[in-house]
Parts: sequence; C-alpha cells; structure tokens
Amino acid sequence: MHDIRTIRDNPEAFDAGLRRRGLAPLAAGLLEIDRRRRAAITESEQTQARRRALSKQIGVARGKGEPTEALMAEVGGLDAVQKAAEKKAADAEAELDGLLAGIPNLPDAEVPDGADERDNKEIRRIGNPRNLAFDARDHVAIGEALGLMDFAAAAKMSGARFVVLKGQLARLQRALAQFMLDLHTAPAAGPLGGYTEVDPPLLVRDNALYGTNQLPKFAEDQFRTTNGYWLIPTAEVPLTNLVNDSVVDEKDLPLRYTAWTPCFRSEAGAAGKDTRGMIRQHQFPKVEMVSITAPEQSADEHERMTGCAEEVLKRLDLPFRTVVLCSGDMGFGARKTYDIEVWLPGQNTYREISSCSNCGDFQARRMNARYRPREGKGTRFVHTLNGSGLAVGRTLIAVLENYQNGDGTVSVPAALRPYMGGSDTIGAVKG
RNA sequence: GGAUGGGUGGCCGAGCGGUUUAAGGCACCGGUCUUGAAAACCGGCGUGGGGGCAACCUCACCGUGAGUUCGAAUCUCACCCCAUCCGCCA
Repeated sequence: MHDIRTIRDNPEAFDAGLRRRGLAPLAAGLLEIDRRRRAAITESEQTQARRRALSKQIGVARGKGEPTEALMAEVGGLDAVQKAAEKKAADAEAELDGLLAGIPNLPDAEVPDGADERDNKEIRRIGNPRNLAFDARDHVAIGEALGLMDFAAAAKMSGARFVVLKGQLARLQRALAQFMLDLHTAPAAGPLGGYTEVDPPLLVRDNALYGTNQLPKFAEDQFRTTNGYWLIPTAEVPLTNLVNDSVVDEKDLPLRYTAWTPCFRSEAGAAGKDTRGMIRQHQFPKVEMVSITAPEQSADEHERMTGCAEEVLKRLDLPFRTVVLCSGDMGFGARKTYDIEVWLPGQNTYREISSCSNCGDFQARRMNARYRPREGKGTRFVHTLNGSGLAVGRTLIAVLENYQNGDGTVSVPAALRPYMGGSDTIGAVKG
C-alpha cells in the first residue's frame, strides 16, 4: 500500500516508478480524489466542531435556567450538512484506498529496467553441472522408475497437479525440510542462521491475506474453504502477519522467522504451463524465511536472507545462479527481488527454486506494523522481507536430477545422509 | 453449534448522556537529586485533517457501520473480533 502523502509530495517520482513497472501514470487521478477527500474532511469537521460548541452552550444555558431556543434552532440544520460531508469524505477515502490497494510497489533504484524475465540480470553463478555419462532423465522418469513417485494415484483422488511420494522419496522430502530448518534456526553466526522456527496456522482470514498483498487483487490464485478461510499460498502470509497491527521495540529488530509448511495455490493463470511433473503443484512444501527490520537494515538483510537460501544449495552441492529481477518481472509487493535458480539436468535449464524479496514498508503499511525507534518520537513502519529457503518440492526435483546415477538409483547428498538414516543411495538393492 | 461476558492510547485500566481538554498506573524519553545507578519528585509521551516559514494553533478519532438525541466512549440495532463455559470432536 502506498502512502498518499508520499505521492502528494512527489507525484513525478511515483509516476516514474510506475513507468518502470510498465504501468501508466496514476498520480494526477489519485491526487484529485485525495483533494476531494481532504476538502470533505475539512467541511465535515468544521461543521461537527460548530455543532459541539453549540451543544455545549445549550448544556451551560440549561444549567443556568436560560432559554435555549435560539441555539437549538441554529444547531438543527447542521446535522444534514455534516452527514453529507462525512459521507463524501468516506466515499472518497474508500475510492482512494481501493485504487491504492491495487497498485504494486515501486522498484528500488538498483533494480534493472526491463519488461519481463528476459531482462533479469544474472549476478552470480555457483557450482558446475555434473558431466553425466548417460542421458539425463527428468525427475518424473527417475521417480516413477523407482516406484516412489505416483502421479496416477494422486490424480485418482485429487486430479491434476498433485503427486504421491512414497518410501525413500517421501523421506527425502522430509529430510530436505529438516535440513533447511536446522540450517536457518542455528544460532545466528555472521551471515547465517538466527531464524526462529514457527509452526503457524495454514488457514487464515481475509485481513491476513490483505496484509501480504494477496487480497484484493489475487483472490483467484488462492483456495478458500466453504466457511471463508483461505489456505495459505506461502508461509510468508502467517509469518509476516505475526507483526500485524503491532508496535515492536527497535532493540528487538530484526525479527527473523522460518516455517516449513505446505503451500496451496490454485494456479488459476497457469493453464497448460509446467504440466509435467512436480514443478507446479496445487500443494507443495516450502521452508520460508521472513525478516522484520528497521528501514535502514532492510537492504543488508535482503542480501543476508538471499545468502541463507543460497547456502542450502551450496551445502547440497547443487549448481545454481542468482538473478536480480528486472522492474517488469517483480511481484506485486516487492521493491527488489532476487531469484535463485537451480540447475535441472533433466530439463537442461535453470529453474526458480527461491525468491527473496524486500517489500520495504509496503506490507507494513497494509498491516499497520510499526516499531518504536530508539531515538525520537512516535512510531515508524517496519520493513518486511520474505524468501524461500527453499521450495522443498523443487529441491527434491533438483536432487533427483543432479544426483541420478546410470543404474537408475539416486545418490543422497552428503549433507542429507544424517537425515536419511545414514543411507547414501535411493533405490539401491539391499544386500 | 448453544450460552454468557467483553473490545478505550505502546500495555493495563477507570469512565456508562453535558467541567473528559479521555482519570490513574506501567513502559518509554527528558530533567532535579546522586560518585554512579535505583528510588523519589517535576515535565513530556497516539493517529489523522486544516492553518502557519516556524515555535505553535485548531478540529476529529474510544472494534466497524447505521440509528436515537440539541449533545454519544456512554443508549439502541447490525456486523466483525476476543475470552470463558457447555456440546461435538483428532
């Protein structure tokens, strides 16, 4: 949510930011509504003040036994005037808020200009794809050959975009999540760890989704229960909403939270896209990281968070690259976003496995999430950041495809073996 | 699902038709005192609108929205939310 006062102070900068997002200028229209709104507020409040003064005089006059008819006559006509002005103000405010709620965050100055993902900029590339002595298979072929990944069974009970994992693959997924959580929840050491593990609700109300930007604009992408709850599309929602409508002390910042949860997405706009395999599912597990910071810290925290996500891939020895999204490809609430893309030999390409965004005060404003600065008066909005650390389902895919062997088995990355009961291979015949 | 109680500033909490300019306390920030700290005392301490270069002045805001009234935090209705008890249930 944008601050109308910021727009009022610098409408050119606002429109320039929108242009970078590929959007038409809006400042003039917004400010016109804002002028109407403020004029109506002034009118309403002045009328109200007059009413109250007269009413007080009536009370005083009564106390002295003096006549009140003249005062009563004057106050009589004010009611309708005040109500009308109040309604004008409320209507204008609703109109303004409705428009503001649908406008995306503006890109940070460091974000490269661009229209879509082709304009994203790679900023680093870590690790080298393994040279396989055989043709790489994709995760579907690997998993189904092992008999541990069953799309048909999932389709029978749930339809497309679901999967059943069994045995060592189910365990591998759990191992990955466990491994990620252990990494992020370790006591903060320099650029790693320090996140508090949270087990949040998976069903949330409207106001929570509003706070993290999914509402009102992206309702179609969500699942909703018959009695009005929403299934979380990411743990970003409950984790960020931990500070909804609250004031924290600056000394407690940054707050760092992590959670391993299923995520639910209707994939309404994704018909026909990524239909094969586990890449795009209605339900998938993800380890999410959320940081709540003071404004001055958020840029550094963004780098740190991205590093935490990258560390998972480094320790799993999976090749990846990190890109900074261009202005036209960023999500609604982000001011700057890093995507981490893992190498998938089965698809011969890098695929997104994490997205780390700095939202600035955009969500904080919607949530009314503030902090009390050490120095100075009042409260200020916090900055919120979120990042996947990582998408567990896609990490499973990456392990299968990068660690596949010629005999159809899959090696277990060294870092995961403690979580796999010491086993170093999936699909190996025992004995 | 049924019943009851309740939503007041960062937190707790009084107020239940007109000196409320929303008491009091806690927390926090200044100051006095002290070697320093604590305690004590003094002062400050919400958001938004309008005006002013500014110190500042002024108006509105007691979950949300309607209503009653000359006048509403206070009365009425609806809705949202929270708590407790009962029922059902992993």
